[in-house]
Amino acid sequence: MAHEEHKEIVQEIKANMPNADTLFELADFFKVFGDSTRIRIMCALFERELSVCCIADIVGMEQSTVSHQLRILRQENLVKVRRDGKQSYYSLEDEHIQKIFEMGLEHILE
Amino acid sequence: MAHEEHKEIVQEIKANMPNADTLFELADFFKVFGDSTRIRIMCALFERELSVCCIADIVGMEQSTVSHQLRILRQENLVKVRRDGKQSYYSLEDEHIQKIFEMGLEHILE
DNA sequence: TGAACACATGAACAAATATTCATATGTTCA
DNA sequence: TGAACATATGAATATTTGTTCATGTGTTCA
Repeated sequence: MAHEEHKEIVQEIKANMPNADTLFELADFFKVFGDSTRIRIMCALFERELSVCCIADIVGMEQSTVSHQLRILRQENLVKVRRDGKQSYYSLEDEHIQKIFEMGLEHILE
Repeated sequence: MAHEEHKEIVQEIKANMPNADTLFELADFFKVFGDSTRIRIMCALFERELSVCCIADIVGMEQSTVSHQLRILRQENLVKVRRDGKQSYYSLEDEHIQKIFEMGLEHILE
């Protein structure tokens, strides 16, 4: 490849790329899906809202581990909480999540 | 919540969850999207196939860094390579990627 | 053939991350 | 109020991960 042609291509692609900050945010967003504990938590929440101790039972991990991970999910607006007495009930924030999930499944099941 | 009711819920959800192995694979798949360098590489490849050195120029990182990341993308079947003389041209493997990308963008731009 | 180039890869290091333990916060109910 | 329970959080640790440097592999062309 000629050097000049190379430069042109690089310039053109750079110009069409989304804002760098946006791409960093996007990576942070997908990072949340990149852990099996969080994936399992989200998967459990597809069915219904659940308390923290239920989730801990389902994924077979410590309550504190689950609390930490739920905080991460909250920070990225993937889940919301509802307090009811002593318990906190978590549920999914929106339906993008399930779609992203399904697309991932489609890919790996090919 | 009564203890017995808790158990029932846990059992039911567990029964409906996908295979644990599948969820681990899914997490590994999304892990690939969870790094800004890889996101930027994929984003560049939306436009057209590119050589390694072009990609390195576009994302502003070392050639070896890009090669390492491309290997990870290859391992998860997200990109494919074509050799042409001294250069390797990378391109996206399928169109799931762009859809997943767009859904992520929709989420963070809300 | 051998020099020059493009790319791939192993080792080393630094930074980020997940988990656990211990403990703090907040709620209920006797 | 205080004991019991559910959840949240800080600190410590082990592991994973991304980047770089140095070098290996494969290709072209003089």
